[in-house]
Amino acid sequence: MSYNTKQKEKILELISNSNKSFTVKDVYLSLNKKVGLTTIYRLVDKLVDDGIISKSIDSNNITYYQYLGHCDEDNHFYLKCTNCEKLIHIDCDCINDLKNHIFKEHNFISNKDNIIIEGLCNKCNKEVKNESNRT
Amino acid sequence: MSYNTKQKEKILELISNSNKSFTVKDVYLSLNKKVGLTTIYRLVDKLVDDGIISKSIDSNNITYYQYLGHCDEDNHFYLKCTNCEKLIHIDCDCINDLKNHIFKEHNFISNKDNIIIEGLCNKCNKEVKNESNRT
DNA sequence: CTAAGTGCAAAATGTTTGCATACTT
DNA sequence: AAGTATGCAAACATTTTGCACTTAG
Repeated sequence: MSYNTKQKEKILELISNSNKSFTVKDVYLSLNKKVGLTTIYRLVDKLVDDGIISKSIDSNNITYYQYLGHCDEDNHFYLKCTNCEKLIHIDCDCINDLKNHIFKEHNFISNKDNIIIEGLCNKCNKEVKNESNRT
Repeated sequence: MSYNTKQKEKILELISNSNKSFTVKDVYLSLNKKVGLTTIYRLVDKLVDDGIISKSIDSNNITYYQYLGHCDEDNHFYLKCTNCEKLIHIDCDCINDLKNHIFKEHNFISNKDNIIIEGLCNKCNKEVKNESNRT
């Protein structure tokens, strides 16, 4: 099975309390190198396999992880702000409406339960607007 | 500016004619090592920056690219079959409906023009069904 | 002729593995 | 006591960089 350890606890506490994406190095440094890199890699890999966190890579080849948690609701999806990096959880049937439409009209089954839509959150959108007004 | 070369042509022809995801190594081998790895890395990086192809990473740390092309339509989005790897282009207002809803009801601007929804295409779905019927 | 692109070899980086030790149950 | 987890150092794979050379405009 699986044992509970101080290391796992520390890592999980850290990442589950952040709604921003993070790197393995981030975790390593945030924990003041008290937990080995190898351990972080191993746990993070497992969490990705379990669907608890997502994994992505940017154009500079930096691998980012994002804590999602488990979503039990079938109308759950995520909004990810590309500016402040925040992940927003949404429970709304609008995503089911889309899935149904895609199934009926486009013959495609959207079975992934972690749809992430990127864009700008309200706060960041306002900031961007204000900045462009200052011309 | 930018020069046209045989190498770029070869790479572009190869990847733009595939609707499946690929690795740098795939391209290298498909071109029979006639084009250097470095060149492929450089072009592919540029294409990602230009939004022509997308980049992702799987749990085994393999980096995949996917040719998207440029979508001029504002109601364009993609369906990606996780079984056969095919990318399907869709032009349908259903995605605008969702974006509008998200903006009005959830105060979030979905400005990303390459929304990719994963799932099973019609063909693969039928195959999966047939397999599970054989019990 | 100049600017841009190529590809090798070397360097750098990120990630995984083997193994002895330590911890959980 | 048995099974699992840890963390170091080494191994590994992938990606980037420096540089001499080639090619496109």
